[in-house]
Amino acid sequence: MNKEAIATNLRCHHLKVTPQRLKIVESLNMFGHLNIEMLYQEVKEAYPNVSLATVYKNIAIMTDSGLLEEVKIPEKKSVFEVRKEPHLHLHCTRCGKIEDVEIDLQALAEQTQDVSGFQIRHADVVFGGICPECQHER
Amino acid sequence: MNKEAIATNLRCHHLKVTPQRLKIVESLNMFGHLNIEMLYQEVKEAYPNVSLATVYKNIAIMTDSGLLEEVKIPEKKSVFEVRKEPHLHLHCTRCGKIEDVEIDLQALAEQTQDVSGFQIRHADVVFGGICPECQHER
DNA sequence: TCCACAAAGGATAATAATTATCCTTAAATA
DNA sequence: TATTTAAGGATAATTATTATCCTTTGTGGA
Repeated sequence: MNKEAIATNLRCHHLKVTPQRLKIVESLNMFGHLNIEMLYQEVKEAYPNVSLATVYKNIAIMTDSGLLEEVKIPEKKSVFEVRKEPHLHLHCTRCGKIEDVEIDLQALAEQTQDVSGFQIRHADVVFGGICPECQHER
Repeated sequence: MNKEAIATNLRCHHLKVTPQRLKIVESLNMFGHLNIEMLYQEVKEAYPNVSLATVYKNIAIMTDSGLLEEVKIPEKKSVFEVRKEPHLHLHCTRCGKIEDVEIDLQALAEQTQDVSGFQIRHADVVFGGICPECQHER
């Protein structure tokens, strides 16, 4: 998603296009998943006197409007990502890296729905394990 | 898990068996999933001058020792549960209820492993949706 | 059963995380 | 370009969590 696409996306959520917001979304595009503190550092590189409150406020408003999404990882602080196609998360418990992987959860959701009677609307899946790079060490 | 089983469980983790700890685990047995604040209220019913710090300390130490587990639910505060067989969680976004359901994730984990190269060790799955009771309303 | 000791509890201070406030600045619309 | 209104920055306030310190209590051994 390039700068213009981000701007369009913000506008259609009735949010003003500000440099700080663009930088937040660009950072997430670049790195995939960042927590509040990392985002703050990133934005600060471009805008040294950005306020931490600005980051909090923007994360909140962009998450509420569905542009971003919070990902809760066991034993870690929440990270944020740009919302895209449904996917699941892989978390390397050795190096901390988080990756997306597109795997269809339809079958599992249906099975769960049948067993439980819940009408399932969305799924949050985090697999914890060791990434390929870390497997080669030690 | 009855009181004696809990005590045994605590002892084998080299943790002393105190009334506060028993109450915490019993509350979780009773209600399934509680957050810190709810646990504090529960324990306070039995021991009115329990300190909130005691609840925090015990949750931390029992989670570290594997007796309890933290469950992170989107848009909610973390809840805790007694560790048992691997299972996934259902979260009713209307009434807030959280349920366990035992569904085998082996196939999904293997598929994910094949696609990603990760060595998968554990899975955290939360399905959000509408529970059977809430479906009948409105 | 009783003692000694270490671990746990309670109270509360300290720290960290998040949110609210208030005034200034800047984006959007006419 | 002027007006308006949302957003930014600084910082206070609030909330959540952890640390500290002293007292109390479980536990294992005598």
